[in-house]
Amino acid sequence: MNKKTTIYDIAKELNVTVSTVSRALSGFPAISDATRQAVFEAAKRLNYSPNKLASALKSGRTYIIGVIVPSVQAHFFASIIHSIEEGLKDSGYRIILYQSNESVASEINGVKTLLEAQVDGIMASLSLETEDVTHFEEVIKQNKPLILFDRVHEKLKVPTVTLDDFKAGYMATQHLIEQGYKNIAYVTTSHQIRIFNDRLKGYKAALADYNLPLNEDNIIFGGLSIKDGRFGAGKLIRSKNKPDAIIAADDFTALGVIKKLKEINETPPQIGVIGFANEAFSAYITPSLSTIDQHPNQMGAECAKLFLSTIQNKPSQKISNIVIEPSLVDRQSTGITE
Amino acid sequence: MNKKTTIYDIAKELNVTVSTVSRALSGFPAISDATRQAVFEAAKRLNYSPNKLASALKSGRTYIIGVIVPSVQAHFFASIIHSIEEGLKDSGYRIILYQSNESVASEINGVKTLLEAQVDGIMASLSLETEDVTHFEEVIKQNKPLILFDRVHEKLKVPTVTLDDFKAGYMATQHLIEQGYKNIAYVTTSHQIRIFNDRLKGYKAALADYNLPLNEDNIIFGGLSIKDGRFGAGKLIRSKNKPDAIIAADDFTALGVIKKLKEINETPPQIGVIGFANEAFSAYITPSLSTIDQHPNQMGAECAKLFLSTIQNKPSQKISNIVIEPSLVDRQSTGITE
DNA sequence: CTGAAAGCGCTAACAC
DNA sequence: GTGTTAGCGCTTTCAG
Repeated sequence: MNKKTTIYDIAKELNVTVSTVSRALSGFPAISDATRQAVFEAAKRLNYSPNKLASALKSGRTYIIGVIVPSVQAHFFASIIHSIEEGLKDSGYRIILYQSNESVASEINGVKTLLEAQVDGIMASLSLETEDVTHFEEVIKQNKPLILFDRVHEKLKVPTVTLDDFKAGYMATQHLIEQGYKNIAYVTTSHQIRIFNDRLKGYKAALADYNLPLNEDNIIFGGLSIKDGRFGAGKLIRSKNKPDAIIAADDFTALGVIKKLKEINETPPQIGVIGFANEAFSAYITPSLSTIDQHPNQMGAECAKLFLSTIQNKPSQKISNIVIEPSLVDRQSTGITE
Repeated sequence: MNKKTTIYDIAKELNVTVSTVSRALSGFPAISDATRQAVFEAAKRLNYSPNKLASALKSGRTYIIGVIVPSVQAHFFASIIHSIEEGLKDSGYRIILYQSNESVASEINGVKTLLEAQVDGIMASLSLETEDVTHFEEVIKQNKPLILFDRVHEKLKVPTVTLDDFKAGYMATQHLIEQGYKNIAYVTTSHQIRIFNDRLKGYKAALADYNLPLNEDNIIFGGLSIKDGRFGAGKLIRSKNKPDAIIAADDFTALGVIKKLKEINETPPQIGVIGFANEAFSAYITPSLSTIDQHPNQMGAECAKLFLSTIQNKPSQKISNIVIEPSLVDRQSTGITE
């Protein structure tokens, strides 16, 4: 088992010092071309591979940034991750992923782990459970960039990238209204996450603007999942004031709603259904699901841009809060049949 | 900006030496309880956070393992990742993700990056493009565990976790035959990836076993995607020997096939369709897609187990090649209508 | 343009 | 049970 070759080996080989090798390798300008050539040639010949750990320990920069998401299994987050990577590619920064699985405990552990790994910054989208965010304060204290996306928290005064969720909720509701639905219900999470509250506010605002009554019994607070969607829909259709359309706070929940409605032969768009996120399956189910696109690729790209600009401009300028415009994806589940 | 506290600060605080602190912190047995208590208390008070980099540099172990997958956007890989994490959780190992995006160049870069980051091992599933695998040899040369899963390569003599893909292909074909289909076509990738070849072999074997003719024109080699599925199906239905069932090498491709068939009003199961992977959407499309479940959770769990046992038992014992049993998920797309 | 040398924060012999 | 000390591999002053 051959010891790994280090810059010392290269130095010895060429009868120069490590500093020269280090400089040559890292593109330091004041190095003769001859030396540089020789160093690169020797590095290659000796099969040298830099130890980034040592470099990071000394320089204080790992060029790794930690990304915390609830789960990569949601297409929405998978897409964001993908475009964060894409946006970081040319900068030399890499990401290391941490999944909170919607648990605060796990999220706290994630922050700790990433910090111990000396990441140069953290991007996070909060778990559903997260209410207290003090565990993120250590990141700020260590003077490392922290960027929140999608699921953010007002207590944390950091750069954010979010959807205009109020507008998203308004848009979904407005679309249903314009399609002729009059008694629109809403299935959402009971967790106090801002984006979901904002969507709900948008819903209420749209009802008000169109002079439609708001019936609090029409709002079901539970979880977000296929199962919860079925459950919520079941509850709604049994109510005395049965709705003619249902908004679900995400596409998984909307899918559950649809499944339930099909079972009772009120297949959408007979009862209208709309979701949020434009998940991978949403276009392919039957009826295809109308939804609000949250533009994850744009979000990821903005996160990357935000990080790079934060890392460069030391002078703590104003904190940017980037807001992405939602857009409506109109499909069968809200297409009034006539 | 307060300098980060190190074990030196704790040592000074308590008038002991760093070695004592280091030992106390890492649970070294021969330390008095009093000292240990004091150290932990001081660590907490001073808001100490260990620098894993320094520790790793010294000890040679980062407790990070690199995972290379084609893309997290496929539910199949997302699930594997999830259960690798799950299986590693109690061991202290963390993973860092690298996506090859089905490109060899990117995969080569991934290996390099991970190695430079001094990961303690690598788990990988090859990109579709990968034919030459010499870039992985460096991992072996560095004496670090390399585990291949799902998309493996015979040139690499390393532990693997795979599906019994021959059986999977056989199973899919057999199912169609038993459902009464007689002229079964196959849409797959032109890339030379073993698992796809094995599935195809299983297909051929099943045809032979049931005395059904093999028509080479019925095998379409192209890409794997919704688009490729449409294309493949289009080609098949225009052929003189139009098939009554189509096997697609993955669920995305199968989805494309279904879309095409619906357009020409030969909605499955009129023409039977089956895929592989049991993707997130497969149960929810219409008709729901029959598929072969590749048990990603089991695969991920086995990868984790394999890694842990490799890391422990230094004596290079026999290389394990774990094979997972596929299972049939029977849904509407193959349910003969009668 | 290149060399010498001091660490980054932690671990692990080796002493006592 | 605790202290001393020599690095891990690299970067980065400060000299020359």
